[in-house]
Amino acid sequence: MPASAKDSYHHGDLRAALLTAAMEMLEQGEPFSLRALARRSGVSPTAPYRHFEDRDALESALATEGFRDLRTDLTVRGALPSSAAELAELGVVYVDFALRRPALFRLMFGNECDDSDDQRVRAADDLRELLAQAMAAVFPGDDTAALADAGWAVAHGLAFLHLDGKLSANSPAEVAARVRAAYAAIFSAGR
Amino acid sequence: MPASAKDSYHHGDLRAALLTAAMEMLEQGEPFSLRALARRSGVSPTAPYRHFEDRDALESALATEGFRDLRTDLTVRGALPSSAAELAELGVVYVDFALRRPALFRLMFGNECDDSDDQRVRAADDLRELLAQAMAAVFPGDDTAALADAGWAVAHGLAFLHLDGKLSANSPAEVAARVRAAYAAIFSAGR
DNA sequence: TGTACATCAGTGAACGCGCGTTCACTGATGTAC
DNA sequence: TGTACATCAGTGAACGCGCGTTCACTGATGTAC
Repeated sequence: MPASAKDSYHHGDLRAALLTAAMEMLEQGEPFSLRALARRSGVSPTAPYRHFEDRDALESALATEGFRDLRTDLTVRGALPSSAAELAELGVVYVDFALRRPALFRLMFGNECDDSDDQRVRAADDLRELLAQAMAAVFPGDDTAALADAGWAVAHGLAFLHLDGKLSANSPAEVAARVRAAYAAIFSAGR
Repeated sequence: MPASAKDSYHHGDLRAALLTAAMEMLEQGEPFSLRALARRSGVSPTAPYRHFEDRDALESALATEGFRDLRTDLTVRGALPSSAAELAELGVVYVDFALRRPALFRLMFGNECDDSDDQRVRAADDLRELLAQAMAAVFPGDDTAALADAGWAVAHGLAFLHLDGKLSANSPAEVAARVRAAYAAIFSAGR
């Protein structure tokens, strides 16, 4: 059986179709459930069980995909940052991702972590390492681990504070400006 | 009717009893629902409706109480911080609160913000202002708003990263140390 | 090339669940005369 | 002080909901001979 869909038998590639549809649901802010997903995919409520052991497995697949996407966004500029300003841009990208795809972002982070899911844990660790490298590139010699935690936390915190309405903004640009200002303020505090 | 409970008629002060029981449920990590709460309070499933319009109203009351408690924790030391190190301690308290009372913290922040709830919004704003004052006290003259955002985001981000298992720690002391290190790293980056 | 069989993706009915909320009620308490 | 009435906190049965998951099944496709 070819992995490509189209004229293959039965549905074709239901697994991929389910993931795509699930992503769409998340991005459109629709409440996510296996049944709703099956409905949307034009398939019986139990069909997904041919491809995912249970709801959790599907969620993990989605989260993993999300981590991959986020990593892609963060690395699309290419090289590691070489200045505090470039570092701040990583934060901007991070927060932008969270606000563009809030349900996915919540699924990636907001869920109690299922540590038994290798793939997912690895994806998250990858992300952390990427941030640590970026920090090390800009501030060599400093306490890189602590800096990485802090830099990540700033972006993560700003993301959730916006998502949860504790910080409000009228446009993505406004958010980006706030993120830049936050990093700038931190890196120049008290000078 | 006296507001105190005990020998007063009917239940006495079911409203307060419900709030207390609900807090206990949150703190014990039990799944929260109106029905479970009624069960736990030894009262019929519909009794809570005498005191709260609906589930949302109850949640708002809990969140408001949570914001008040958090504020108390943050201000128990008394005066505004006078150094970066003291500022970091506010972060420690914030993260500690989140980890000690995770369900409550999530309820306060993780829920889509119901902006129509005056009390709750006011409580959150109070918190933000408190943090801004603390920042202004330590770094007068700097971009206080941006600093406050950043300082809040660091604590908030670290709190959620720990809650969601993206940063792991074996003890509250370890968490506190990480929080202090993060603030220290930030305020001395590149010097 | 044709046939018998194995595989396996998808079906559809059914399960038990706990939930939020409504409704008409009851019975204890407070209050006016 | 006693009685009639109003108030209102709490009851208990019932509603409809969507959910995750199970089960035995069917029917299309692939494969061995």
